[in-house]
Amino acid sequence: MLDIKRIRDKPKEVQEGLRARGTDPSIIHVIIEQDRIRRDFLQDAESRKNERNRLSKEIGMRRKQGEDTSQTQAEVRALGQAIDSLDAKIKVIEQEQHQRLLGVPNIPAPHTLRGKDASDNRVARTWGTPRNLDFPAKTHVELGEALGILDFTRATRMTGAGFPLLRAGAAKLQRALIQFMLDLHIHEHGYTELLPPFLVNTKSMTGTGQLPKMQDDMYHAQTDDLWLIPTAEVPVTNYYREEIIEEPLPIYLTAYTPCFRREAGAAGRGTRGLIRIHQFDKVEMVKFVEPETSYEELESLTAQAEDVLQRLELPYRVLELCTGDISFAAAKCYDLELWAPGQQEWLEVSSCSNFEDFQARRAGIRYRDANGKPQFVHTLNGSGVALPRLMVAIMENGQQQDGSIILPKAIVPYMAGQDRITA
RNA sequence: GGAGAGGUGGCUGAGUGGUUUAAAGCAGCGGUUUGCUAAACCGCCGUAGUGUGUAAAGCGCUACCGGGGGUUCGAAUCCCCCCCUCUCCGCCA
Repeated sequence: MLDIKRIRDKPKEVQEGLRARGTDPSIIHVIIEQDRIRRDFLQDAESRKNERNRLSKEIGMRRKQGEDTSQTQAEVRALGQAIDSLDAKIKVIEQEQHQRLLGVPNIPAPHTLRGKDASDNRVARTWGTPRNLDFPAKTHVELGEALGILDFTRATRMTGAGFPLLRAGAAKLQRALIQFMLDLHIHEHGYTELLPPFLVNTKSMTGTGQLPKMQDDMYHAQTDDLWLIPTAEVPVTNYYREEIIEEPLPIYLTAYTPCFRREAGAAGRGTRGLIRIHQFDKVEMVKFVEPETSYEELESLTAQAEDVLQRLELPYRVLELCTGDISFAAAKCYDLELWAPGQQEWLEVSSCSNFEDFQARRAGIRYRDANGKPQFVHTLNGSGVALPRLMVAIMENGQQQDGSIILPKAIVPYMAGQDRITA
């Protein structure tokens, strides 16, 4: 959520920021006008409350001395009715204003690459060289079904399209990868592990920015009004919701969770296999930092996600997203993409974002600055990394002519010594 | 799920309709005294909104005692609904 004071004081800057990401900035005029009206009403109501407080106190004193105060009481009663009516108006304006503000996306950072859509993103760097196969590359679907480790048919029968079913070597590999990534972040990158709830309430979902905008993409448990998390970002960032953090910053948290996304509107679009599914596992990294350091922290966060891919010896590239392609809550963002020789495409496995104070303001996450004054923290998060596409890359990059898969050396200790998946 | 007890500032804890701007203590910050520490003493010490300042500071006002609503001239205090915590019972992986 944007600071109303920022909108009030620097409307040009805010409108330019919205235009840069392709959002119609006309709402800003409405917000500023409503803010002016709200403050007019507010001043009126508050001066009347001041009067009421003064007179009520006077009534109390005069009654103690046995005086008749019915005249003043009637006066204050009328005053009270005027206040009620003003308060009601203010409440409506504030609720409308709040809803408007929740719908306004974050302003891109000044140094975020300008551009209108994904085609304007820039490849910041690439790492590793895609392997040259001397046989026709198979997709992970072909490999997985032949090896009996991916079963889309049964998954569809037990649940429906777009849900994964891993078996034997694939199930074991995915579990090993989770363990490997968590260990890396905990022991070498300084993170503390959380194992959070997988369902959260509406406030948490709003705090990180999924609601109200992305409501149709979420699974909702109606009876209890709880939401299945679309990413660990939600519970982990909300760890400090409505708190003033007393521990020293920065704070690094990591968590493995399953993620649930309805992917409404994406049906039928490249949905075969593990590339886009309704349920997937992910290891997530979340940072709470002081505003001055958040862009350095974004670089190190991205490097930590890259570390996962480098240790697994998988070729990848880093995309710097342009203003037209960054997500709703982000001010700047890098995507990590793995090369998949079977798919013949780059697969996004991580998105590392700096949200500045956008989420902190929605969720009420603050710290005390050097003067002891509460300030909003900056929050960042990045996948470290998403499992299904990582599985795809490992399978397609490690495939042999006989259809078996040679695993990255780094994961072998986590596989109880197994270095290859065979039929 | 049932019954009971609770929810007041960073913490402890008073306050059952009106000089309460929420007592007091602890912790914290600043100061006096002191060779240093401790003690003692003095002062400061919540959050948000809004007004006035170029701004910072300051000053004023409003709101906030788990959340929401109600009664009243006036609510931490009385009434209703909800949430959460604790204890016991039931159920249960």
